[in-house]
Amino acid sequence: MTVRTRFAPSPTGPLHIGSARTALFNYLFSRHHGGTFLLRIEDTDRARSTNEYTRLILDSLAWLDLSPDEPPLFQSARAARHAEVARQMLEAGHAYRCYCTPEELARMREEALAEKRPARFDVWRDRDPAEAPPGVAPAIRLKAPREGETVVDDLVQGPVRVANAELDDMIILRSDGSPTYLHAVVVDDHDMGITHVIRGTDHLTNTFRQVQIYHAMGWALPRFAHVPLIHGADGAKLSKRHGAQSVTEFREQGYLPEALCNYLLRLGWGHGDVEVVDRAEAIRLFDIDGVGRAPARMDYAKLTHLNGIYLRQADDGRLTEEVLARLAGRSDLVLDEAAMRRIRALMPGLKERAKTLVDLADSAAFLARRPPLPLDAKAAAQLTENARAMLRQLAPALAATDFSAPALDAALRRFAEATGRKLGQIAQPLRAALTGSTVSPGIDATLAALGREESLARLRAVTG
RNA sequence: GUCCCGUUCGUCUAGAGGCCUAGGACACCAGCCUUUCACGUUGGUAACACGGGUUCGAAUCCCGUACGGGACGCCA
Repeated sequence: MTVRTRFAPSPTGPLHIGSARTALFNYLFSRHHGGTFLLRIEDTDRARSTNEYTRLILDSLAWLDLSPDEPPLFQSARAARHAEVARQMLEAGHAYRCYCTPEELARMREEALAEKRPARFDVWRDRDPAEAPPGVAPAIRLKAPREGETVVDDLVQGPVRVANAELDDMIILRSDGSPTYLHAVVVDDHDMGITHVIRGTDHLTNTFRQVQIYHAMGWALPRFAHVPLIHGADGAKLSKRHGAQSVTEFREQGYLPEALCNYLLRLGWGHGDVEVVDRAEAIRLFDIDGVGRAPARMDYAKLTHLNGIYLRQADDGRLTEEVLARLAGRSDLVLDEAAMRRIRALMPGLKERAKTLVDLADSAAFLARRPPLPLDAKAAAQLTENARAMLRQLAPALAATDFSAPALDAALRRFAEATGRKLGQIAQPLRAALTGSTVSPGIDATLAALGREESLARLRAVTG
């Protein structure tokens, strides 16, 4: 059997980080088994679904390199098919028309709650349709079995069973003829030939009733795998106050897609001691049996650490592009040819020190400034009268080199020895003058990246 | 409230009855490296929720309790 999985977001918001992980698991599972990964946009809630969100979700998936193997299927386009299946169930006696009004249902729900019993809503189950009130359009309800139990043999949670007496007759077709989500999902998964339904545990209890639809239609069940949800640091459902929660936000905050995927993979999935797993390795190692059963908490610090690892491995040209894009809007910088060249030249040293693209862009900004540079407090403290005098003396020694990093390093060491100073006593004031701060890549590499003209200009700006 | 599920260092996890004096990673602390900051490196603090069983032996199996999460919509 060829594995077919699907990711099925509803376009009512940006792609949530938990959904992204569900997409990743579906993707990895299908790839691991040589199968197909599909996308279905669940836009049956016409009021809340928008094309903008659909596009945003597609963008986020592409950014994460989790694009589906086929164009997405829009659930809204299949309403006729959903209604057809509901009609078949009606004819076969597996469903019935319900003439209850929303008000009546709300009252029944309250009464059931007050009496501490599950709500039923099955007043029309065996009632003669001839008694139907005039002018009321009926909804169609599943005629669920009352005896026995329904079992979901879940790939993650194991066999999960519930007594059928606990389950109500859910609505499969609304009174306006549109399908409910629970019903549409079953019909679509069946028609799409989905073999493995991998989704969040918030759908686990719904699965019982969906299984009853499969049974009613005589369809083969797919395998289900319900993966735990992602929580915030306090164990509660991930929400705004925990920090970033949509893929879009993580992207803005300077995380690399490969780092985010690696982090998400390790959240709720383990394989021995592996921590840093690239895509190819993930496809090779991933399987459902490695997925844990307990919800996991989002750990932004660990994500940031992982991001630093991927940042250091990333291509310098790519990172330069990212940095330029982030610096583009800043009015205090001059992003001319020379500045871009400097950023590209110093990238190996810059990326070594950054954890996110935001850090990286910040640390590169000094390369795109014009002297005189603004000095931060620590840098200003470095540039004492003595230090400025020392820099005035140092400038010719630097100017005499070819401005390659090794030559500059050698010149600095000679100068240190000749003037009886430690290297740090020279490097720090020099760094302050060159960068406006006390933190930067190696001073030789920084000088080389700035180039002879710019470096000497920056020195003149502080030595007068 | 009812039903379903879960519980190993602060966090993510390894662990399939003896290999566990419970391993790795992040975070944290200390040392080393050093031209600043990072990186790297060495070491350290730190966990089997609790109570009963089963067994020669349990983090691993069973039952309770506590705590946590999810579901109970003509939302998805």
